[in-house]
Amino acid sequence: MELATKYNPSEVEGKWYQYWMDNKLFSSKPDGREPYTVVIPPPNVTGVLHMGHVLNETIQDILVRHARMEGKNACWVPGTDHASIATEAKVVNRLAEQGIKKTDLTREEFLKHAWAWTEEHGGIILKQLRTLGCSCDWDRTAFTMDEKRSESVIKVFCDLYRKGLIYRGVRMVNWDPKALTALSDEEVIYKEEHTKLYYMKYYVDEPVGSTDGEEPDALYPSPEDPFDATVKQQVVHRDAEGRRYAVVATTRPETIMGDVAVCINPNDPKNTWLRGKKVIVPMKGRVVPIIEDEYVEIEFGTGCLKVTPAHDINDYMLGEKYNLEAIDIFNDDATLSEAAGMYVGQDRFDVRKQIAIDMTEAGLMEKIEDYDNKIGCSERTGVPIEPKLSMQWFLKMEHLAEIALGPVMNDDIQFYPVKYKNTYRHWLENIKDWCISRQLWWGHRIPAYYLPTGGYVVAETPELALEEAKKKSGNDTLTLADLRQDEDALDTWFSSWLWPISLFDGINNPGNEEIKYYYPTADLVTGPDIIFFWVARMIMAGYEYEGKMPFKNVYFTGIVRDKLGRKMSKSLGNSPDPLELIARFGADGVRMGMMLSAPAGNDILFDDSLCEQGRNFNNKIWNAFRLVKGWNTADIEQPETAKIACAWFDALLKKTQQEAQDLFKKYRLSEALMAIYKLFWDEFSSWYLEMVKPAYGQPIDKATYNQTLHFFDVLLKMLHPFMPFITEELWQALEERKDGESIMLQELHLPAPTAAEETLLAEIENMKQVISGVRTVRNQKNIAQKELLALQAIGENPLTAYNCLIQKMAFISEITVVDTKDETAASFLAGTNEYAVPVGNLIDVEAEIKKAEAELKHLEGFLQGVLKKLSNERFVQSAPAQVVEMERKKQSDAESKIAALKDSLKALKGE
RNA sequence: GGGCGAUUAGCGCAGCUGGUUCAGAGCAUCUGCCUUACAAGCAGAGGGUCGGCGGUUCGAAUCCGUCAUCGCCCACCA
Repeated sequence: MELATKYNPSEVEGKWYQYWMDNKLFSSKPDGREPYTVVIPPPNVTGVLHMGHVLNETIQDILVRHARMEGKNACWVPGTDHASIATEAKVVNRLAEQGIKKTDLTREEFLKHAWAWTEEHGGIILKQLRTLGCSCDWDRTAFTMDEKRSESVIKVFCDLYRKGLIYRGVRMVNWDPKALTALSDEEVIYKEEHTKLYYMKYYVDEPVGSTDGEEPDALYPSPEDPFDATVKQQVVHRDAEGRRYAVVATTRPETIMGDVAVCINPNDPKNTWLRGKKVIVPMKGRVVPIIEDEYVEIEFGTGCLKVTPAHDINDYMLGEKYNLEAIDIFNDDATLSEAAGMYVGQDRFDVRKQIAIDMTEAGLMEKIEDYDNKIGCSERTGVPIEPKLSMQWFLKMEHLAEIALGPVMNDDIQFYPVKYKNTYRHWLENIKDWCISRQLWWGHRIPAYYLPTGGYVVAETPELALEEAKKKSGNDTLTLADLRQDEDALDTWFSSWLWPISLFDGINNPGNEEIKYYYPTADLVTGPDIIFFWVARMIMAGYEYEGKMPFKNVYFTGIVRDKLGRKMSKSLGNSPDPLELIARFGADGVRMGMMLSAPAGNDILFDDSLCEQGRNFNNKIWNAFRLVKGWNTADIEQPETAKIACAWFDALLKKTQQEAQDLFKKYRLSEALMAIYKLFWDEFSSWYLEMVKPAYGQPIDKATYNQTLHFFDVLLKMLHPFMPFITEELWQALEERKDGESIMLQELHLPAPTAAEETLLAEIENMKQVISGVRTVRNQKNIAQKELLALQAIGENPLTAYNCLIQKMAFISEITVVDTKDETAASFLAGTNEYAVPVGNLIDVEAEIKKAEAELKHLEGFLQGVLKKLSNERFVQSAPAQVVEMERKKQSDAESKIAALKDSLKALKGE
């Protein structure tokens, strides 16, 4: 068989994926084996694969393939999320491009467009996952809005409603004026922005020249004076005509039309003169009371806060407390409404600019200063949130938080890395009710039905709702047409939180065979950014509906950044297209590139060169395979060198496999991969294969050949979870395979190395030092690799048993034990023993002396440190015996090395 | 404003409950090699006062305090 010197992934990847599919190797059915279940974090149905997915899905695939090869019944369930607000926004945009406004459509018409869009773009991402090699059970592909999942969502809504956990009410919610919907607190992200702080004059409603309430030491700042909020005495503002006014600082002057009070802190000496007075809202002319509450920050602005209960959550609370009217001056799209009475129909930000100008002209603006502010914005549309009073549906969280906290805190559910336990606890302990209604059409419609006479019922179907309605109203003549279903849809996460249950139909069909078998799932792999949105809520739903955790372990990945540490984003253009990377480096190369630096929870700085390393490794494996398959066997005796090499590598495989398994258990996948990488590249390719390699053109003995094939087989299995394609390709080519056989189903269990094998491993490490020592000498003396050299062991040679290997690997003619080395020999230490290579006139005695002296100095310093420790009685007394013993060993090792060096120096100096 | 985490070689990281010659591997760098598996390679080599300061200890990269820088999360200073 002739094989190219370079591995070509594109030729094999598609072939093997198809093979796996054709043979249904990813499919899982409940059976007697231990289940290993993973549910995919469902990507947005209309999304496309980005680097974050590549990281996330690669990790899942590695875990799933690894579990499968451990003999578990691995089941990885794929699916997509309807992503209510994101998808609806995309559909609205697309319609807008066609000149269609959402408001011109009926709900049904709009949904038709949305489904069309979903079918057109839906599932692209799932196809892309196949390119990456993901071993999902595709027959189980689900969608958060498919029939079963929808039914589950509605059922759960009704159930929670009946349990009294869901309620409807008017509350201040986060309003997205672009998407025209309420959002949950979690969907608001705060952005730092440079804004202005406007200081506005609120004249006191009193006769000109009043002095009521003023104290003798009151300050009268002129408009030019700086405002000092820390002043501890009364500050009275008065204009040229003698009229007094309060100064109110705000970042949102456009909301003054909704002002219903001005609030001061009762402990603020600056503003005591305002007590009990009324002030006039500038421009608007409305007279509003001064109220007092300690909520107001004395040192912020002027200590006067305008109160607009309809447009600020805190003002809303003040409004509740002091029974103030809430005047909503905005339309849903954040233009000013009739209620504002001014600037009607204009956008909030235009009004902000305009009103500042108008007030300045009217002399009502005291000053404007720059101010850095944090603005709450919609996670989806990016526009600033408008706090808004509206009727919404809420889920009470107290009970759910309670059942979800314990299992994580006591590690029934393990977080990797553990630091997220804190984050989790903090959120649950300060949780607020979840606003679950969205003013959207794309999603699960809330199953609440309003009666013509007022009131509503909640039920799974319209028919059941009708029955309920009849009962509730006592009116038997009601028909379906009399009921009006709530217009709102549910928050997307209200369906995703059921995902681990609903995928196995555990809500609709409790206790069915699948849910009993696959639930709880094993591992969840996701980003920490959705710990509240999704992870926490799945845990709540898991305990509420299954009485059990939804997953045993949560692996939080980091964020994929570019090599400069910036988040990958479309606008920066720094996000590589995964498919293009796969085309360039192969899926295995990309997977490896991703994994090489992806410890749990740490952000990874991604660079193409990582994939290059992955690709190079593929090539290395490929070429090792070419070498081995190129050998011809013959009925010859196994050389001693090969015997040792085989025994050694066998032991090394066991040891490394054990290490890798341990790392897997700790979810340290990149370290496991690195261990196997070094095993293959350094130990297998650079050492083992060179040890057993027959001379050019010569055949290899059968025992060694078969052993080598066996090693290769084991190595491929160890690598398979990380690099599924090349390992399948080579495993299939390693020997004849039956149709339908696959490496992905092979189990790999190796025993731990025995004590004798451990010794062998240590001795071979020493032997390698000798070989490297000789090579270094060659390098330094410029001696060709293939020029035969002699080797002298000084005093003794503890590695006699491996002489044959040293000779082969280091190109040594003979190894002799001598008392003193040649004068013209270059020496080195291996372990505690000295070796020397006679190099004739190539020796630079001066340099050798220098080198030896430097080493001697270092060793003597080291020995001194050890001796100091050992002569310290407190150390000898208090340190564990083992540690003291170790120090003694260090001492004797150092002493023997020093002795060897001194001898060698003597020889060099001709003494 | 509160909390959490980080800071170790040029880069991205490992170093678990202090003690294995502990200061590590990978990539990059440098030197020499197109040696018939692989130049996407082979053989060697160099490189760090473990962020600063102070403390605990026989002993500190590791524990404690503090400062500095960075990151993340939470929070009702408009």
